[in-house]
Amino acid sequence: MPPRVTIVDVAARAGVAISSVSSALNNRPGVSDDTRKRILEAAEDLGFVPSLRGRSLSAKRAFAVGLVVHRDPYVLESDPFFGSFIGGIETVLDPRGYALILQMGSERVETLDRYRSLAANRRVDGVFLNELGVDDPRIPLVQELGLPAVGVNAGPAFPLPAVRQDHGRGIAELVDHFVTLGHRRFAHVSGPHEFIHGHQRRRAWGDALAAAGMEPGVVVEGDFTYEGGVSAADRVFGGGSREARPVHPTAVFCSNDLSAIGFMARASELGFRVPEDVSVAGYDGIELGTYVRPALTTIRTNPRLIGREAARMLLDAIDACPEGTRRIPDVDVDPAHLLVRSSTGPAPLQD
Amino acid sequence: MPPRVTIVDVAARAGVAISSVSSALNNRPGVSDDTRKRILEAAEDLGFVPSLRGRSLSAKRAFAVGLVVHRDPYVLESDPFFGSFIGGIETVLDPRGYALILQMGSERVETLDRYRSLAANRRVDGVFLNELGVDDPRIPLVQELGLPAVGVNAGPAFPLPAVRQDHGRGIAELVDHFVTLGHRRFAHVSGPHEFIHGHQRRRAWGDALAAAGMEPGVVVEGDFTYEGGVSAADRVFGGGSREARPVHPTAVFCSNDLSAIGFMARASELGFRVPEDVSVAGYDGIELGTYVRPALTTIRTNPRLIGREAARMLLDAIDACPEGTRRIPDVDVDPAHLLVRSSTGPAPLQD
DNA sequence: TCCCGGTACCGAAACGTTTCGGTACTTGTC
DNA sequence: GACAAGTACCGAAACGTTTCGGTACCGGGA
Repeated sequence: MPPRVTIVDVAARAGVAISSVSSALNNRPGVSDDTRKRILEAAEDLGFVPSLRGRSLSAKRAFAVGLVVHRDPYVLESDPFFGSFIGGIETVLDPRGYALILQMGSERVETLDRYRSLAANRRVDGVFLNELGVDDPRIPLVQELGLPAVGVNAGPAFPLPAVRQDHGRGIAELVDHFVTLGHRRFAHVSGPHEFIHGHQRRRAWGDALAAAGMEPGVVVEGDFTYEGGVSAADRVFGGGSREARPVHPTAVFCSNDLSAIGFMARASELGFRVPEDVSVAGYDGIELGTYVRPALTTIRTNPRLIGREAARMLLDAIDACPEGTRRIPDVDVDPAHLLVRSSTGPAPLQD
Repeated sequence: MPPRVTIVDVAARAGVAISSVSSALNNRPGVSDDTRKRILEAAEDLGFVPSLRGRSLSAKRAFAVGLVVHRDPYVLESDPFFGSFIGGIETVLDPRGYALILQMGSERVETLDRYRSLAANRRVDGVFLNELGVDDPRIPLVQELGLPAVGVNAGPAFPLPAVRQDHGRGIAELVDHFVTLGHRRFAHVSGPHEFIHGHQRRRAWGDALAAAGMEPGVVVEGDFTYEGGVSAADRVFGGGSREARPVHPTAVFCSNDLSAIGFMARASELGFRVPEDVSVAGYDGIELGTYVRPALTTIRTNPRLIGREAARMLLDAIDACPEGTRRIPDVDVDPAHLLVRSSTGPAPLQD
């Protein structure tokens, strides 16, 4: 553990004051080309890397941003969103010298405390607000704390900068796909109502059906899990086998892929063939959907892109923060589109 | 954004020097009970929270540790390990005032650079070495950098502190289970050979079979993915249907659950019923395995526990670091055990 | 009475940057 | 040739802690 080489060493080697070294390395004016070159050489020779700690203290910045997820193991484990989302975040953070601090909170309340302590000791300069709920308590919290934040897939009235990927378009495409295939009886397995994105997908589904002149069909509440999809299938089909239910929904939209896969599995067990008897579609576009049989028709989102834009916005918001609260414009990434695979097909001949 | 309350404010309010405040708040001697109480009150009144930045600079510590994962979206997305592993890490880090910095590197080389820059600007005090490969280049790197590190599921000759969960025990239980059910022809879908854990599971499988007096059977290399399990099934069954292969392995051990699930799916397509024609077992114990049909027999690991122990060790190693390189003893968490569900059953009557 | 050890407290340095005000020198203008 | 303006560079303060050496005071022993 050799003692770190500091700006003082560089200054000594170049024969200048440390303030000149700082100016030179940060491309500030007031240093002659000659001196600047000498300083850069000295820094290079010594392998100088500015100390993040020194910079942090002086700049009053942590050079880090925070992401808090629920501790529920199943979230990071099975939600495909986070892996790609974090990957997208990283592509922006790293080149700008920022790092991502990941925290987990088991309970909703504990999650709030995480944000609070992150802000209290100034460990981060800003945070992501993910998996927003309706009336999410984190919103007033970050406002009160004066902590820069961006919302991910926030609702329309969200009072902070946000990045969104439109649900409506892909869902309208799905409804169109279903109707074209002759489907007339629909069902939706929603996400939990307390989450904005579950809420929005459900509404977009209802709107698109209405726009197509269709009956709204049945809606059962799921929870974004495989198991939720399984029990949703039981509810949609009334727990009966295919023979017992000659008239049933023939086109089902599940609010995410995982629940759609669970739904398909249970439907098969009940004797409903997919897609011959019932068409099933999901939402997300996770890898697993390409492997199950039949391969899952879905609406493919782009979490990586969302992460990238969210990170870009957050860093902008942080930069803008001191000089007045300049408002960062919201970003809408390319909407999610329908991806037709094998789990959807023509409506069966019944009625 | 009210100006932060600092130790100076507390000192002023309590009418003492800042050094006394520091001593009082850190439970150091040299402060009378009377004064200490006054200081604590002042700190409380003002809502003082010590600045992490100031402490970092003074203590020459970042109060953060790093975890680098491959950017391959499928890793965080589908590998159940990380979610729980990180959860376990958090339970230790948080109470000790540490935070986790998560980085992603797409390539092996880039991953190395991440470690290097993490160390260069001293963003972290230590790192986890996960998904170790044979002759992993990160080992000499952290040694050269003098960066405290702990290995996760490292090999036996690993030169740094490590936490391990034994593979042998559960795999021996699985072999025993298979043999008791009358199986005599075996196959193994391995992980990539360049990863230590893939390597170890394969060897433990071979050893356990030998110990039971069985033929080693066929081994095909997989890649820990669902798709890898699918193509492994093709290779194990020679791509033929059940009728075309009257003699085939009847008991298959896949090196992780995801590939086992892929294997089962493809086996079904080829006409092999699970478990009537072929028994299949995985490794990990992911949630998905409880939902597929038949539910997957597996060997359940405990990533959360591994994360917890790894974090504990890393913090210990960091604390021990300055005062000589005191060696932290390795930790073996409770071994992984067999969890029998429905994908394994009696050997079919053939021969 | 003198000294000695111990305790409570203080002041200042140190950590490694950035930034700001100031000084010396150069150049241009009348 | 004096003065203003501009440039290159320097020194010191500031960021918020911890730590270390020092001072003042108090009690006890000779």
